[in-house]
Amino acid sequence: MAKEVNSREDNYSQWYNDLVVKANLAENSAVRGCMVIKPYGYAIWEKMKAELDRRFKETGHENAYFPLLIPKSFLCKEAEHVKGFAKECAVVTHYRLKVDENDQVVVDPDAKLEEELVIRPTSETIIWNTYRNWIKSYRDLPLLCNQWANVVRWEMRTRLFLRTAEFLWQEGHTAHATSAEAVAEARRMIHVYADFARNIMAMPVVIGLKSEKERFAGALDTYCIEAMMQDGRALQAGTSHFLGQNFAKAFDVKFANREGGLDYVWATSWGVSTRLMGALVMAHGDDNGLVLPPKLAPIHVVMVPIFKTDEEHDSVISVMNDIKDKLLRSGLSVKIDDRDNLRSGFKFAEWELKGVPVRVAIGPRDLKNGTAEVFRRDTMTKESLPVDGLVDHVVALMDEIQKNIYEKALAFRNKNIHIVNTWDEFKEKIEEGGFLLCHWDGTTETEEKIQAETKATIRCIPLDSFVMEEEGKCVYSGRPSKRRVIFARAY
RNA sequence: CGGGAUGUAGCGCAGUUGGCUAGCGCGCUGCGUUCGGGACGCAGAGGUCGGGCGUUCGAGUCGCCUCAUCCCGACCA
Repeated sequence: MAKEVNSREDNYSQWYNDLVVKANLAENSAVRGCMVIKPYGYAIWEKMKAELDRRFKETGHENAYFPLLIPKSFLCKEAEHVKGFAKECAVVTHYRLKVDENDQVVVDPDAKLEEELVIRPTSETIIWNTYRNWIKSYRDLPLLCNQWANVVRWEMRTRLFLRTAEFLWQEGHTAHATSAEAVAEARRMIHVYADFARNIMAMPVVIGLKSEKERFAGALDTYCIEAMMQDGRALQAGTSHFLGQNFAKAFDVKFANREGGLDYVWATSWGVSTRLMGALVMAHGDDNGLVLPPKLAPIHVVMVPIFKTDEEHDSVISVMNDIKDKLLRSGLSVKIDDRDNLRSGFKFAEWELKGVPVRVAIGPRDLKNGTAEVFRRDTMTKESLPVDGLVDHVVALMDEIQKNIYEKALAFRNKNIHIVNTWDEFKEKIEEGGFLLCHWDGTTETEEKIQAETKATIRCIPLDSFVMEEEGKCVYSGRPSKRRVIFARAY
């Protein structure tokens, strides 16, 4: 009998189970919403990191590391920035514990910090405080650094991968001599993210610009990539900010230009996080569990032996080892599931739940016929193939699956993008989920009213696809508009 | 922080108007039979019922307090 698997509408958490769990901290602990990423989940994250890191290096960036703890005063130097993050900061106030007269371990009141330290919610401030010492001349620019780190944002409500109190991410921080160069950098990096999402995660995204309301605290412009999950909600998958001279002014970072004058440095920052793991799950998962794109799958091929006797087992395993060696040499990662206490049907279901792209099953019947059963996770189909040529077939399958997963997600997204012209239509369509392309008068006031009435927000002003620059009337206020923007309910 | 709900074995749950030794399914351990789509039998292990105080001869059950979790708001990547 098949084990019950939650339907898509039900809850994504079932699919997460192999990847991540809520941290089981001490009883009565107020720390909420931290996650433990399991080895299988972390393996996917490491593959993401490797792909992203390679792209960062290719675009001239270097990795560095800055402190976890930020003096409160640093955070306060950029007014907009601190306004945006103040409400969600974890603060360190003491540096020592002690054992009191009752043998209880307590915070030592004598060890109160003169100035509180904030656990980084993002690192602009501490990095720009450091950059002041690194940048003296135009010859020091551009400065292109990236940091892989964890950050803490004390959110009211958390959700595994999408909004945890602590999450892993990368944050790029660059410094430039001119505004144009910084803008080009911010735009370049959002394209790096889009390329990663599309070609590695097999997830379609729209590149766009955030409205003023959704902009990063302290940025002049925020570029983003927006993806659509299978329930029709939008997920911001990555952001890249043009920070202008805001942080340079806040931290007094000036450089001597070619003419001998002093200018403030122009900045960008950009980041993606373990939220991408959530995106991966929700973009591709189906009722049988995860569906991993081959380029991120920790295991490309799982081999399940089918046997009754020890002799059958040994000969099946020997054929499998041979195939495994060849697959490994082709660059695929392979696992032979040799557990003897589980039936094959159970193993099938389990590896499907984990989203392994291809399964190869071999039993006595195959041994006789020189065949193997090849199953692909994305289509849930299987075929019997001769062992000769199997390796080439499986290697080719990886590209096919990668492509198919993307196209499936793309078809879904395009089916759920609607052009909307009237407010009644808007209210009706937003209930169905998906992206709504409509005119907007450009004011925060209208945006807020629309959000209050429908929970929908402007996901972005599209820049690379669904760009619709045309005269029109705001769907809400009726005032003139020059282009359509994307509204959706978001995670 | 407002509104609602829930805390009983690793997970999911039952537990009646308070009653004696706290149950069930999955999982786990051992043995045997099975093995081409989530097997079955038998025998086991596993709980201070979220925590505290109270009512009572007696509390998983009733009351108060507290902590945590989940859902809906506000906030957010």
